[in-house]
Amino acid sequence: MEKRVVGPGFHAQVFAIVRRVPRGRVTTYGDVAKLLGSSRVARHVGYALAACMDRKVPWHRVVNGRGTPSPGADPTRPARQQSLLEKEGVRFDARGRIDLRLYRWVTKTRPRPRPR
DNA sequence: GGTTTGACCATAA
DNA sequence: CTTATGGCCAAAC
Repeated sequence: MEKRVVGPGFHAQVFAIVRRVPRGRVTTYGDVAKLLGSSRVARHVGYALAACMDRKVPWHRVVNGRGTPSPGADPTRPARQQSLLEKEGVRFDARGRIDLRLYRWVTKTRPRPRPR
Protein backbone atom coordinates (compact mmCIF):
# COMPACT_ATOMS: atom_id res chain seq x y z
CA MET A 1 0.00 0.00 0.00
CA GLU A 2 2.34 2.69 0.95
CA LYS A 3 4.55 3.64 -1.82
CA ARG A 4 4.53 7.29 -2.51
CA VAL A 5 5.07 9.86 0.13
CA VAL A 6 4.71 13.53 -0.41
CA GLY A 7 4.58 15.56 2.72
CA PRO A 8 4.13 13.39 5.77
CA GLY A 9 4.52 15.05 9.11
CA PHE A 10 6.19 12.25 10.93
CA HIS A 11 8.55 11.40 8.16
CA ALA A 12 9.84 14.92 8.12
CA GLN A 13 11.17 14.44 11.62
CA VAL A 14 12.76 11.16 10.71
CA PHE A 15 14.53 12.76 7.80
CA ALA A 16 15.68 15.56 10.05
CA ILE A 17 17.23 13.16 12.53
CA VAL A 18 18.90 10.99 9.95
CA ARG A 19 20.25 14.04 8.22
CA ARG A 20 21.97 15.04 11.45
CA VAL A 21 23.95 11.82 11.59
CA PRO A 22 27.60 12.63 10.95
CA ARG A 23 29.72 10.67 8.55
CA GLY A 24 31.23 7.46 9.81
CA ARG A 25 28.50 7.08 12.40
CA VAL A 26 25.37 4.95 12.59
CA THR A 27 22.09 5.02 14.43
CA THR A 28 19.28 2.59 15.02
CA TYR A 29 15.59 2.78 14.30
CA GLY A 30 14.79 2.50 17.96
CA ASP A 31 17.10 5.36 18.85
CA VAL A 32 15.68 7.63 16.22
CA ALA A 33 12.22 6.74 17.42
CA LYS A 34 13.11 7.71 20.96
CA LEU A 35 14.62 10.91 19.75
CA LEU A 36 11.36 11.75 18.10
CA GLY A 37 9.41 11.33 21.28
CA SER A 38 10.45 8.35 23.32
CA SER A 39 7.88 6.35 21.50
CA ARG A 40 7.92 3.05 19.77
CA VAL A 41 7.65 4.54 16.35
CA ALA A 42 10.70 2.57 15.36
CA ARG A 43 8.72 0.98 12.59
CA HIS A 44 7.83 4.31 11.13
CA VAL A 45 11.45 5.28 11.06
CA GLY A 46 12.23 2.58 8.56
CA TYR A 47 8.88 3.25 7.06
CA ALA A 48 9.85 6.80 6.31
CA LEU A 49 13.21 5.78 4.93
CA ALA A 50 11.49 3.35 2.63
CA ALA A 51 9.45 6.19 1.26
CA CYS A 52 12.51 8.36 1.15
CA MET A 53 14.17 6.07 -1.37
CA ASP A 54 16.83 8.63 -2.20
CA ARG A 55 17.25 12.11 -1.00
CA LYS A 56 19.72 13.97 1.05
CA VAL A 57 18.89 11.53 3.76
CA PRO A 58 21.75 9.12 4.48
CA TRP A 59 19.46 6.14 5.00
CA HIS A 60 22.52 3.91 4.80
CA ARG A 61 23.57 5.27 8.19
CA VAL A 62 20.49 3.79 9.79
CA VAL A 63 20.45 0.16 10.80
CA ASN A 64 18.33 -2.00 13.03
CA GLY A 65 18.96 -2.47 16.73
CA ARG A 66 21.19 -5.45 16.15
CA GLY A 67 23.51 -3.56 13.87
CA THR A 68 22.45 -5.47 10.82
CA PRO A 69 20.94 -3.82 7.75
CA SER A 70 17.47 -4.98 6.86
CA PRO A 71 16.80 -6.55 3.46
CA GLY A 72 13.49 -4.85 2.97
CA ALA A 73 12.10 -5.04 -0.51
CA ASP A 74 15.33 -4.58 -2.38
CA PRO A 75 17.97 -7.25 -1.71
CA THR A 76 20.65 -5.00 -3.06
CA ARG A 77 20.04 -2.40 -0.40
CA PRO A 78 22.10 -4.01 2.40
CA ALA A 79 24.99 -4.51 0.02
CA ARG A 80 25.02 -0.87 -0.98
CA GLN A 81 24.63 0.17 2.59
CA GLN A 82 27.63 -1.77 3.73
CA SER A 83 29.66 -0.44 0.89
CA LEU A 84 28.76 3.14 1.69
CA LEU A 85 29.38 2.73 5.39
CA GLU A 86 32.73 1.08 4.87
CA LYS A 87 33.68 3.93 2.62
CA GLU A 88 32.82 6.30 5.43
CA GLY A 89 34.97 4.37 7.84
CA VAL A 90 32.49 2.06 9.52
CA ARG A 91 33.86 -1.40 10.09
CA PHE A 92 31.72 -4.46 9.61
CA ASP A 93 32.52 -7.75 11.22
CA ALA A 94 32.59 -11.12 9.48
CA ARG A 95 28.88 -11.52 9.95
CA GLY A 96 28.19 -8.17 8.35
CA ARG A 97 27.28 -6.61 11.65
CA ILE A 98 28.33 -3.25 13.01
CA ASP A 99 29.62 -2.53 16.50
CA LEU A 100 26.88 -0.27 17.69
CA ARG A 101 28.84 0.29 20.88
CA LEU A 102 31.31 2.28 18.86
CA TYR A 103 29.26 3.79 16.07
CA ARG A 104 25.95 4.43 17.77
CA TRP A 105 25.26 8.13 17.44
CA VAL A 106 22.92 10.07 19.65
CA THR A 107 22.15 13.74 19.80
CA LYS A 108 22.08 13.75 23.55
CA THR A 109 24.05 11.49 25.79
CA ARG A 110 21.34 9.81 27.74
CA PRO A 111 21.65 6.98 30.27
CA ARG A 112 21.14 3.64 28.67
CA PRO A 113 18.71 1.50 30.63
CA ARG A 114 20.48 -1.69 29.79
CA PRO A 115 23.69 -1.78 27.81
CA ARG A 116 24.28 -5.21 26.49
C1' DG B 1 -13.35 5.99 10.48
C1' DG B 2 -12.17 0.97 10.21
C1' DT B 3 -8.72 -2.26 8.06
C1' DT B 4 -4.11 -3.42 6.45
C1' DT B 5 0.68 -3.00 6.52
C1' DG B 6 5.38 -2.37 7.63
C1' DA B 7 13.66 -1.07 6.08
C1' DC B 8 11.20 -2.62 14.14
C1' DC B 9 11.97 -4.20 19.10
C1' DA B 10 11.66 -7.01 23.17
C1' DT B 11 10.79 -11.17 25.32
C1' DA B 12 10.03 -16.17 25.56
C1' DA B 13 10.79 -20.98 24.29
C1' DC C 1 21.57 -19.56 17.05
C1' DT C 2 16.19 -19.57 15.17
C1' DT C 3 11.17 -19.23 15.52
C1' DA C 4 7.00 -17.43 17.62
C1' DT C 5 4.17 -13.85 19.79
C1' DG C 6 2.82 -9.30 21.35
C1' DG C 7 3.02 -4.49 21.06
C1' DC C 8 2.94 -0.01 19.32
C1' DC C 9 1.76 3.68 15.96
C1' DA C 10 1.57 6.62 11.56
C1' DA C 11 0.13 6.52 6.86
C1' DA C 12 -2.27 4.49 2.80
C1' DC C 13 -6.63 2.45 1.14
